[in-house]
Amino acid sequence: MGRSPCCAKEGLNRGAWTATEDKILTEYIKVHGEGKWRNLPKKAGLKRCGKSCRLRWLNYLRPDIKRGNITHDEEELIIRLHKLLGNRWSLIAGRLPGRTDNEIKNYWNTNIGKKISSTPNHRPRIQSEERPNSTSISPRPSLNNGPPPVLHAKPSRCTKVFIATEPPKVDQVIETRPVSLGPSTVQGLAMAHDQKAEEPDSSPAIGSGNENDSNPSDFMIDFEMDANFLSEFLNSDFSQLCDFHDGVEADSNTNNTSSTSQHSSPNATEAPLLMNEEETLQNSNLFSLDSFLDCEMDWFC
DNA sequence: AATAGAATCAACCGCCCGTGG
DNA sequence: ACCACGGGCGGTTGATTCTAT
Repeated sequence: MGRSPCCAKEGLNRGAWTATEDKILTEYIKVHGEGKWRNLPKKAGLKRCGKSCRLRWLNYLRPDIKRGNITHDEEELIIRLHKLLGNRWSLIAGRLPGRTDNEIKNYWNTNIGKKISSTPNHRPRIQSEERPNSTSISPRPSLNNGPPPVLHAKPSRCTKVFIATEPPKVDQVIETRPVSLGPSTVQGLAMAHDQKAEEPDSSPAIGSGNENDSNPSDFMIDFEMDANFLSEFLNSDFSQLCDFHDGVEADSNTNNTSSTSQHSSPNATEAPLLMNEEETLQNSNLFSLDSFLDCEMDWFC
């Protein structure tokens, strides 16, 4: 491949794993558990690089790996998550139980990527050198002007928030102290979102998908968001956001986030913004998360 | 049946980050 | 503050399989 090896590989096996190697690795991890990959090959008696062992285990030998083709639901979810996260395959894989980042990455490159690139409004893949070093949510150029920007959830703290309903003025730039982004922050942003949406005289709601929303400065957040936050956000706060969206402050006393009845809207016709993810998993129904992403991607953008 | 080209996917790569000394 | 190390990540490669001619 033209690259210098990352570590000494003299005498190490390369290429496809044999059944024997798989068995040795599996047995070793069963007994000793994961981790210490660098020492693992020596201890297990494998002539493999530690990284190779880790990859083989994570992508192929792990017992919870889901085999078989990507389902239609999974594909839709991948597309939506990719819109939201970009090429953060591990994060995307984290939302698809049993699927690995490598599998999703391959699937994207061989299937979805082609589908999308064959459509007129496709966005070219972001090359590594083009990727921003810090997280930012770029202002949406125009809702009619191609897909929304990708949110790169890499860095770790909020440094600046800028929300404006008019074209930007200097004094509308709100410099904030760095804050950790957590559930309350999400809720706060959601609150800002909803309040803004409810103001009759305000410009179109944040990410409302309004076709007239040509002002890219309407909602700009320049903050850094780490994977933990996103994971927290995607994992555990659906109920809060859901309650909040229903106009009911999430009851801090209700530790029963699994209580799905709390999330039902009083108005049966008003679907909650978010569904409880437990419901999603229990029902193996990915559409709940889909609906969440439908709403939240617009909101993010 | 043979061959070339396309498609697929496991494996490898370098880079980066978090952690502990 | 600095450094070394382990581990994780996304990008890329190449062997294998599939399909068209």
